[in-house]
Amino acid sequence: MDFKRLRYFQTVVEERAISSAARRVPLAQPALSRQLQLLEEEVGTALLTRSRHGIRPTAAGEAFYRDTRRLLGEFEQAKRNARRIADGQLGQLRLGVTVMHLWVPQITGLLNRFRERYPEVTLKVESLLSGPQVEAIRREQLDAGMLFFPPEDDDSLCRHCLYEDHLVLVTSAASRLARRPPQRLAELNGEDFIWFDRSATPVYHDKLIHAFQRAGFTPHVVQEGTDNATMLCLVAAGMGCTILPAMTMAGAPEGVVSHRLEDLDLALPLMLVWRRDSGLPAVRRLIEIAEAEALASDNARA
Amino acid sequence: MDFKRLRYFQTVVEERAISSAARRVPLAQPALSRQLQLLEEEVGTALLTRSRHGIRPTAAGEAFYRDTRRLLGEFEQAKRNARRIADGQLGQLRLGVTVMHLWVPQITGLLNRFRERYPEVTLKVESLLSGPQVEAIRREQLDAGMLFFPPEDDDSLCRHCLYEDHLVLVTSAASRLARRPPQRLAELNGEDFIWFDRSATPVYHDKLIHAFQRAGFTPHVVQEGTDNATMLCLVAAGMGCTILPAMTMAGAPEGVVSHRLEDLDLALPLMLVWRRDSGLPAVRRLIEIAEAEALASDNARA
DNA sequence: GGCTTTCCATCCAATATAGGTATGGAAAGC
DNA sequence: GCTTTCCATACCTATATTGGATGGAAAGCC
Repeated sequence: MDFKRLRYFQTVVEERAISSAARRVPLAQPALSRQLQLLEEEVGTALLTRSRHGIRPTAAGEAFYRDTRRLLGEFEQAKRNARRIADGQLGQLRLGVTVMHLWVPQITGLLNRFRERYPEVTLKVESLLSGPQVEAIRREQLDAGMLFFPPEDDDSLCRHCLYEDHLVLVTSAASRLARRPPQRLAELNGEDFIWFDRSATPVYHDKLIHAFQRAGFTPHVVQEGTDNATMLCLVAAGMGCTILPAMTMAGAPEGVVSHRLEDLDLALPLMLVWRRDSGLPAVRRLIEIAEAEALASDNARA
Repeated sequence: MDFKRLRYFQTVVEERAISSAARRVPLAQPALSRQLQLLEEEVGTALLTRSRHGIRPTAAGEAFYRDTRRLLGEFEQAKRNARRIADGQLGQLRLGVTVMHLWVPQITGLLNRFRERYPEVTLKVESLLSGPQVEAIRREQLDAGMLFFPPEDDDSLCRHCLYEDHLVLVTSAASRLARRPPQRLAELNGEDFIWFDRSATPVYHDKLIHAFQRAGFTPHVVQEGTDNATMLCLVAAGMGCTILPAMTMAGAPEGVVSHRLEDLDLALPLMLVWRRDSGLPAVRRLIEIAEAEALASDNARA
């Protein structure tokens, strides 16, 4: 059964005649006549009453006309939707983001820009740490994730750097360290540190510890915090200092300041990661916007 | 675009492989491969990602799969519905009935039986006099009508006799006529008659007047009633006697009686009338039930 | 009443489309 | 390294669609 037959039938019903419908289709009249017979045979009942004056649909034919008209429209819609999904204009994007980055204006701005630009792509943001994001992407529970330090040996994953971040020393504004900012890590030997649990983000944790060890000491941890917001509050309360990605400072409370250290040069690229075989065009669209944003901020800086 | 292509595509998505889908369809693998290419070309975007391990739908393909699965189901439904309409199992039947007959148990029984037997045929009953019913049928505002004396010269209309009715004299139970029931029309000369307006049902009116004229007199009309129910009430009130179809007595109030007259032999067939070219099977179904009812009542009588 | 026109249906030939066979390449399992 | 299992391409055949010619039946028009 070809869709053509349904269109032929519809034209005949609209024209109330086979011969004039044949001119409109266009098709030779006997061919159209034959196609209508085949259609009726396939449906299993008469749909048209033939007469000298022309054609009238039977009651069954009228209902079938309405139904197939609607169906053909919906089919066209289905094709259009498929194309729009393939173009990244429609569908959904399940995106992992760390809680920390949901506080960062660059990131929220990016997401908002995406929502504005592609309103018909349902953006489902889930906040997860880097490791669980990678897992969720592999299990196809996420389409993409914004995270630090994706596994480098896995070429089933694609990566794209969204922002180059770096680490900063965070202290209370009222502290001794704030009054005389240190230049190098070694100057922090003996300071009280707010730290975080290794289990959640082992790669990041280990790289950071390694940086301290190169400076010749291990930080003296007086307090652990589960997330960046908590750690900032603890710093503000004067419990000690900490090391955080610079971006995090965007959402910092009053009373904390950050300082760049010469030898704390751990590159901290925020990566967008997705499955190579997902081929989800909406991911591509997100990158496009991120690049446009980066460009815009570069311009603003220049 | 053939519906087959959509089924091929669906099978491939379900089997997650072209070759195993080809076995299921069944089709040779290259043919199926080709059909998928043609489908993607027609839709205008890739729907499947090919790999050595098999086939996975793209995001567009998944959406297209869902859409076309639904559409194919609905198409089958449309075909089924067309067949059921053609079989008189589904659809609607706009039926004209005179007000008078809506009081008659045989008629309401017939309609109820029809509703029970064909619950998916929406029965739209409209109460109209005989003449307006014929007009409405011609204008295709009614599919069929139950009426007296359809035009006999119009072969665009089909007729079927539902019930053979006859006329009876109706009097008050307390009246002189009821105590000594007349046998012939002539005996009614000089009686007070309740009558009805000619304009609504001229054919019936004229036939009735004609019957009186053959009996040698014109009825002495003391009161006019617009419908049978009113006329029965006027008779019950003792204002006079009247002539009505016997069926009407089914809904008569207390205090009226009917009498058969020898020479009031005007045949009064209640006809089901419909357009010859409507070919609505539901009409046929209604006749079937009417005939079954008539048979049943014949049996009951015997 | 005959002639023309306008319907739709049937028959047959041409052609477009779908499907089968043969084959190739690439990856994975033994 | 061989076999198996994928999918794609090339080519050919069978089937189905289409066009052309023709016919019949009814309606409009001299």
